Amino acid sequence: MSDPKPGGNLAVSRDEDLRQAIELLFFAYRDFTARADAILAKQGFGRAHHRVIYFVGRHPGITVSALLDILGITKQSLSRVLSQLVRESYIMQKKGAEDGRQRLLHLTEKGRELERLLTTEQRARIAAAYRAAGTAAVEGFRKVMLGIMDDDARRRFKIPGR
Amino acid sequence: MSDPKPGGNLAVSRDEDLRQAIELLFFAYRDFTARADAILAKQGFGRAHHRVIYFVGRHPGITVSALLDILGITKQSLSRVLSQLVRESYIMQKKGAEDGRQRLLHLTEKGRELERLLTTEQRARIAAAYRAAGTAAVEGFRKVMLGIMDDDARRRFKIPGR
DNA sequence: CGATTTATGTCAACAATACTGACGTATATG
DNA sequence: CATATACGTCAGTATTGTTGACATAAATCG
Repeated sequence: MSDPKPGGNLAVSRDEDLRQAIELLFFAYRDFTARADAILAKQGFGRAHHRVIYFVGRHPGITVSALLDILGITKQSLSRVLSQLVRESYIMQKKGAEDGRQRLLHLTEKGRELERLLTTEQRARIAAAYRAAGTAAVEGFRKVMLGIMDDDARRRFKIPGR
Repeated sequence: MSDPKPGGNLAVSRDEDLRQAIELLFFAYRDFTARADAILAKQGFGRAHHRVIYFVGRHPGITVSALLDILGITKQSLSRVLSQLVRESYIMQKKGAEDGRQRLLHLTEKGRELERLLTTEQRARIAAAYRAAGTAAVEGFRKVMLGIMDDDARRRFKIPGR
């Protein structure tokens, strides 16, 4: 294929690679969330509910403020979703033993069921992608994703001995 | 390292790996979009405007229906954002030469400027992550991301000879 | 102990983005 | 000429996010 600017190939392909990465992120994220969104919509919930259920499931006993940090939203935004999930018995709150101001969050059995329903789908998608790409590719994927996120988020993944 | 279920170690770490992947996607996407979102907010725009500007910039002369396909939203949703961008001269529409019903979309100079402002930021972030991770990791990243998205989206990336 | 800070919740108003459904217009095509 | 397609728009609604203000209970500091 013709190259009008000799020597410009590297810069062009670099720009193309970066644009491609932007699109990889867009399409992968879009499709990754689409199925779970559809399941949630049937239950009258949205993506925000999923995120809360997911992270409470992942970190049982998490405080409200820690959850706010992870989600990166305001407490008013979380409140609407969280109180709905508590009201409908997907999540229960336990008063902190050490600090009585804290409301430690846990999934109920009903919450765990919904969590399973939602993430089984997503885990299967990831598992298939991992399987198809191979171990070395997975390691590369992890490196690049860690590099894309902010330092604060990256620290969450620094598991000692890993 | 106690293992109550002999042979269960693999399954546990597999589950952990899959959960980690979910979170890599969440945090990388969240942080990747955050900066551009902030720039857009100052101009009275949102993420939807960015997506439209990005894909029109990427595919000059794209039709409205092709753009709808890419974005995966309804025409009513696009209409609000697109007509705003046309009204404020970020995008111009040209009647299709072959098919007069089509409104082929192009960025204006003003639109190109905003596109540059937004994606320069994002390209730099990707470039840094790519640099830090290395060539092999980038190839792995691409493989996994392609595996995560739906078949339809994956076809967009099938560039012959690549 | 009293003052202040912290953790959490809640009310109100607002904006962006998405949806469904219905209808209209211009152009292409059978 | 009839129908299908490309696009636009009006109306109504839901979810998710924002600010700002205010309230309560518990911890902590002086």
